[in-house]
Amino acid sequence: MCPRQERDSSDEDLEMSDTDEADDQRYDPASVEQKWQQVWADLDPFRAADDSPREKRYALTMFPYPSGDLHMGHAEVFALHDVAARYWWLRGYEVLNPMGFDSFGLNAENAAIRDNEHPATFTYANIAISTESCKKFGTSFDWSRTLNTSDPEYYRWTQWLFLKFRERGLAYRKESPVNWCPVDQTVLANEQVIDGHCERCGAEVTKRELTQWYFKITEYAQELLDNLDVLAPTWPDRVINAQRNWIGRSEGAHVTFEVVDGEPLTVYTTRPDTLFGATFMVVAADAHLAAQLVTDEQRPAYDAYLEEVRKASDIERLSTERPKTGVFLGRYAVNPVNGEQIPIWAADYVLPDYGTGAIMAVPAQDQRDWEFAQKFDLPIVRTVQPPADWEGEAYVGPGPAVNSANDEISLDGMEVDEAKTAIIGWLEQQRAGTGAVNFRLRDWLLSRQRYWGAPIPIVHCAKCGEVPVPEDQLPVLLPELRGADLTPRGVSPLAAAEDWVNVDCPSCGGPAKRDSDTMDTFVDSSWYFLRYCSPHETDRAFDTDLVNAWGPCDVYIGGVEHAVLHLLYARFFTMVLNDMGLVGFREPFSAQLNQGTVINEGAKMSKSKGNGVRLGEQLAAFGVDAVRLTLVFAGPPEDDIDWADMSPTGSVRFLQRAWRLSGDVTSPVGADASGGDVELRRATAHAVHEAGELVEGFRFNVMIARVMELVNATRKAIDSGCGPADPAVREAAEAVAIMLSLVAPYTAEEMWSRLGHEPTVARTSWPSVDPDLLVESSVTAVVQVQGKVKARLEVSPDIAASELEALALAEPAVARAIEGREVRRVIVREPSLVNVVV
RNA sequence: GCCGGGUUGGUGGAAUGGCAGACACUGCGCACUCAAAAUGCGUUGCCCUCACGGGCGUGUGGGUUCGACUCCCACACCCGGCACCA
Repeated sequence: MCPRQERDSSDEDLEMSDTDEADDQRYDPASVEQKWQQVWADLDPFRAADDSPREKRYALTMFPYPSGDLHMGHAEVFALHDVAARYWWLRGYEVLNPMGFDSFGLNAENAAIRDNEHPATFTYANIAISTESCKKFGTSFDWSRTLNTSDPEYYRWTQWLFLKFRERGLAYRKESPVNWCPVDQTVLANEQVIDGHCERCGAEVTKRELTQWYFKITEYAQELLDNLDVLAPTWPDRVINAQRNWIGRSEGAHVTFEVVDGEPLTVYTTRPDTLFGATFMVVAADAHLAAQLVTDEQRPAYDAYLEEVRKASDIERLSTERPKTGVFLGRYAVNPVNGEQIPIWAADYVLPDYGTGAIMAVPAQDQRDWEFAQKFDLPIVRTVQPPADWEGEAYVGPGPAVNSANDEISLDGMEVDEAKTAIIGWLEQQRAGTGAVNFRLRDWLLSRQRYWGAPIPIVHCAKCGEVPVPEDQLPVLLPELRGADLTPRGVSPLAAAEDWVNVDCPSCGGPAKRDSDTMDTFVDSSWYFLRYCSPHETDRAFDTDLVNAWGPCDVYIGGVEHAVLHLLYARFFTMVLNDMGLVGFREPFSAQLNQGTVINEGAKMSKSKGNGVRLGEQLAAFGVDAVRLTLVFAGPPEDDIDWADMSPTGSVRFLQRAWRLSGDVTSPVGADASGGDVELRRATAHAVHEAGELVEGFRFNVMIARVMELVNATRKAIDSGCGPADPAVREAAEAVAIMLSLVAPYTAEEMWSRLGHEPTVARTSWPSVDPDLLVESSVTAVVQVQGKVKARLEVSPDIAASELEALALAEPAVARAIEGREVRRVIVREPSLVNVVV
């Protein structure tokens, strides 16, 4: 009979009623949660001290948009994030772990229009609810540093940063065709257009010619790309890859073609080696260049074509299946290598805002040009020799150059790379071209024609032009508008607020108008992690010394949907702020982790599918700790979690099992474990050691498995081993409580208290490990024959190779397996393996 | 089309050159119970065998190695990024 059963039955016999006995074997999450929330509120254990002598760590989670209460997705990120943050506290770091809200944006604005309210009403109500839920969820955020991007104290500095960027020439206005969402009635950045649809509302995006504000992110394209190599080891592959593809660097050349009776035309090409095969030119139909080049004779045809192009949606235009269209502009360019006059066409397969908006067409080596040449009967000259069995059209593979010589230079016979170098050299010599690099990345369009955002702090004066609002007049506060005032009309609602928009020019004092656009909310979120370091600063955006003390963020956890948007913008901001001397580093996030999505029954949760899982219901049913544990134990953090495959009841069971250990310990607080049961002490030491390494590698699910193993080992020790009084049992139970506090703070706190300690377990220390206990007294050696396991031996870890070999060969199973065969070789990897080759 | 990642039991997942399936979930069996719940114990990759034991097995096909889930080559499928970007 095991000791535990004895104890339980005697307790019951003596004094306990049925309910008391039940209380002793399980705890009620709801009442425990309430109790500890109060204790934590009083102790405030996670307030980050700027002046702490401890080494600093910065744990950051992408701050949420306050669209309502928290959902399963938030729960997952917070649970994962909390493991790292709490671990660092236990390892003796001073941890900055702030939380705030990305509280400008269209959701609140649309809700305000619907309910005839002010967006702030909706926003701040949701912030209050979410904050409360966050606290109940047991997160270790430092709420003394919270911020909302819609607070004037915050957006004042968003505006200030805009002005600083403008001073440096990094914020500018230009007129160009922009992405327009007809439903949200606002322009969109390229990053917000997904397959021709609005990222937010799904409407088909159209083009409009508008004057808009841009950030010159392209100036940093090369560094944004280069630094990805440095970040690659600590950032997820898919984010690195997505950013590389988005930046889209290519190498080639600019080549200038003289134009008969016109200004010279420069094109960008990645294949300058094929220049001898350029048989015509194509200019983007909707580029100003095309309108300049077209001859009077061809103008009617061009105008008609342009009309057609403008009507086509982006969706149509993006299709590669679409037949080529175009119109001859009536003008000829001169190919610099052979002096041939080649026609200049306009077409919509050339984009106005990439490269120079014009190309040299080499149909023999480019499929698009091939199709165009076929359709309009233009000549095709091969300049790369395709393989003998080539049956395709344009040939883009490797091969020797042909038909590529003039009096001064011959590329014939050269392979592609060699030919590129040679022709660029020649072009540079002739001053007809130069090697060039191009990026797919475009400048960041930041103006939005909506209300609920930070107003752009510029005044437009007929006399003085663009005038920045003087810094001492910041913030430019939003006018009080609500309900129907906010209805989208194609211009910003701010433009209609007469009292607000009409101002005296700060420069000349004459009548002027405020810029009525607001900033993209991605501007707000590009610097919030810096503000957290000194959130109450009133005379500057942030304290540079504190930013440098805390930053860069040691880990940034969030959704992969921000792989190119927010993460690229925040990197750009940091580089600019570093150039301004305001930040001491160039990359804001040293390590990054993307959590997966919580789905249900194989599909994304949605109202229409009716497969939504409500966080509140799960928490009520299983308790906060069990839900957190389930989310963290489900698998690697970056994998999706199908809630239907999970077992929160299994988590409840485990937590109760762990908690029960704390009630079984009978040795006093502070009992010296050194004389305790060695086997259990080894198990504890291993679990603690491995759990630490696993947390550092973000392998939280495996860390929990190690804690489960320790709970199982401790249970066994109590019931059928050394018994509950052995100090090793206390040591193990305390280690379980501490490690469990990373995931299940309430259960851990209960355990810690029942083990006789004062709160809080979250601010005690990670258990120390005696290295001697990590050394095994014996190991299991595996004996293989032909790589197949035939026997296992318990041997000393420092066994000699010869001894191990002799023991292995003496095994009956081994002898049987090699019987009648010649032993050719014996591989010995003492102390764990012997492989006999026959 | 180009770039990146992946594919392991009934399920989620462990193992990154040395015992495949840790830890869980589910299922099955047992104990406790009048019964159920809860809890505990055992068992749970597939096939052959009463059993002892043996064979097979990490998407597919090859290769390297004494030894491969792990490294290399090719292919299939799934997921993600880019895409008329010259």
